[in-house]
Amino acid sequence: MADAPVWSDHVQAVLARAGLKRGGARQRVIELLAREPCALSAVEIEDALRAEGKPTGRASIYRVLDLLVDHGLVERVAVGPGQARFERMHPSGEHHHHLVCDQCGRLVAFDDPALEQAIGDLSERLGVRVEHHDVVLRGACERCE
Amino acid sequence: MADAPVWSDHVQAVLARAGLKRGGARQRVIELLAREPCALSAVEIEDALRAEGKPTGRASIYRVLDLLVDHGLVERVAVGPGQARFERMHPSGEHHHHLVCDQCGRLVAFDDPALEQAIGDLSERLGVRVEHHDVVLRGACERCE
DNA sequence: CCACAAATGAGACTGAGTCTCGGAGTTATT
DNA sequence: AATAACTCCGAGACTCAGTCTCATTTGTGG
Ligand SMILES: [Zn+2]
Ligand SMILES: [Zn+2]
Ligand SMILES: [Zn+2]
Ligand SMILES: [Zn+2]
Repeated sequence: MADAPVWSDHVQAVLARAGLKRGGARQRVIELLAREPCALSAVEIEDALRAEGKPTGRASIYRVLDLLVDHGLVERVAVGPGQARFERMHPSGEHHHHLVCDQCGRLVAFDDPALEQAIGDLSERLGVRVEHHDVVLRGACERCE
Repeated sequence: MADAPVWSDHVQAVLARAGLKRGGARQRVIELLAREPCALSAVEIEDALRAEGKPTGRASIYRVLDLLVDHGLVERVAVGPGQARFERMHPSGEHHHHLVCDQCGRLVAFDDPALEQAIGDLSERLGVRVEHHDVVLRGACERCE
């Protein structure tokens, strides 16, 4: 996970540039996400922080996540109904998508240039400005097949 | 909307083949979805049915939607966090995806062969079985741009 | 028509996410 | 270091889509 510190620094830089003060809750959520390569739910974040002896208010967690999403630092992944997930987003635009296994619920990350290409082309074809795209596949993962 | 009756008939056929009895609530939900070309939320369905003088229990609506999704007759569209949407699904596999306008919230439907192709190829490349794919774009629609 | 299973609906319940507001933490200025 | 002006934080009440239960109704095969 050699890139985690880079992301962390980038986050600090963006937030500082935005004129925001620092704070404990925000710091804790950022550190946790920096450590985690794939999507966490808000509840998992709350539990993880409590488990490592850093209990953090739910309102703060959602506030921080919203802030990070607004600044393009974190992506909100709608992996299914009922619970949003969050994962760090690289400034380079580098990202991946997910397959959710219907059997075991496991998340499998993947990326695919052809898919990105097709989505990129759509913007023009539809005459709209596409800011963001969510792609979630459902099926059976390697292990469950 | 020349194809709406066809979908309706297909639904009836599939459910009859599955040995299910008919019932008022199910009939009402199917008729409403047959009339509607794009994604409705469960709450919108509940309200629409009440508005046309056919109030229907919430539990029944969710039951019917689950049943239709299980039989591949309706697609659950996760257009955002907090509220699932449902739209009819054609037996031919013909379908579309959506762009959600960040400004006005409007849904824009589109389809794209290159996108479908890319997703189809993924199945093999990843070594998984892909049953279903959700693609949601976010941005500004033609009207809001 | 009858018996029985399937379908329905009122309303209690769950749980992710939001909101509020008083108090704690941060920073610029002196 | 003290002050002041701000931002950030968190406990817990609240909202609301979605689930569950169970008594009642309805559809259907015989
Ligand atoms: Zn991921
Ligand atoms: Zn992508
Ligand atoms: Zn649609
Ligand atoms: Zn598709």
